[in-house]
Amino acid sequence: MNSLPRSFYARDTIKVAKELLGKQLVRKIGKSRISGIITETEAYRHKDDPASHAFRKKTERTKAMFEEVGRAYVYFTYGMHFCFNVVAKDPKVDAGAVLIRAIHPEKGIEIMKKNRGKSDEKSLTDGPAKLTQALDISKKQYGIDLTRNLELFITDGIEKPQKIIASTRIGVNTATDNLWNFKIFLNM
DNA sequence: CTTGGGATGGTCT
DNA sequence: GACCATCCCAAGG
Repeated sequence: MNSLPRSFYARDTIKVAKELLGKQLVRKIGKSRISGIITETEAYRHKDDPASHAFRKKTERTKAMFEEVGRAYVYFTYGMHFCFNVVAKDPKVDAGAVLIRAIHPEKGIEIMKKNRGKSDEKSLTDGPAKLTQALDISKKQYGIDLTRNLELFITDGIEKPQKIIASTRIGVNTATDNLWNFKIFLNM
């Protein structure tokens, strides 16, 4: 299983957000491996998107959104949580990223439970801050390259999902006409 | 099952 | 000095 190529991320952020659904997110920690299928994403763009961290200007915190696609943008929020994004944007645009909001756990479930301090499998990775906790993602992963099969990367997962649900983005109160939250339901 | 409040700190105004 | 792309638990139906 090889990582998705850089070119996958060098397209419109919304298109990438949709196509990331059903892909596999892999986290390697030492000899162990954690993985899951991406089930919910959100697109955040640039000047046309007031809800985006990149809307105002490039800062120390948000600089990753303006830099190379296919890398991680991790930020800290609500005083206790990290959120994991993948930088993705059309080459014509200056900034953009896809927030990974939820995954369906596959491998390494015991490690995730340990990292979370919880044993309820249903709620291991069904929120943006939960999945970073389960996969042990923090500021240390800021800017790392997701196309190189190293500690964190994304590969092909399941077949292309049939039905994608588009909604308004969670916790965002501007640009509510933009249905840029995307999710799938795995039939299992 | 749903609801409400508390925890907690980096970042920008 | 307020804002947040949040989560968790306890309490109430």
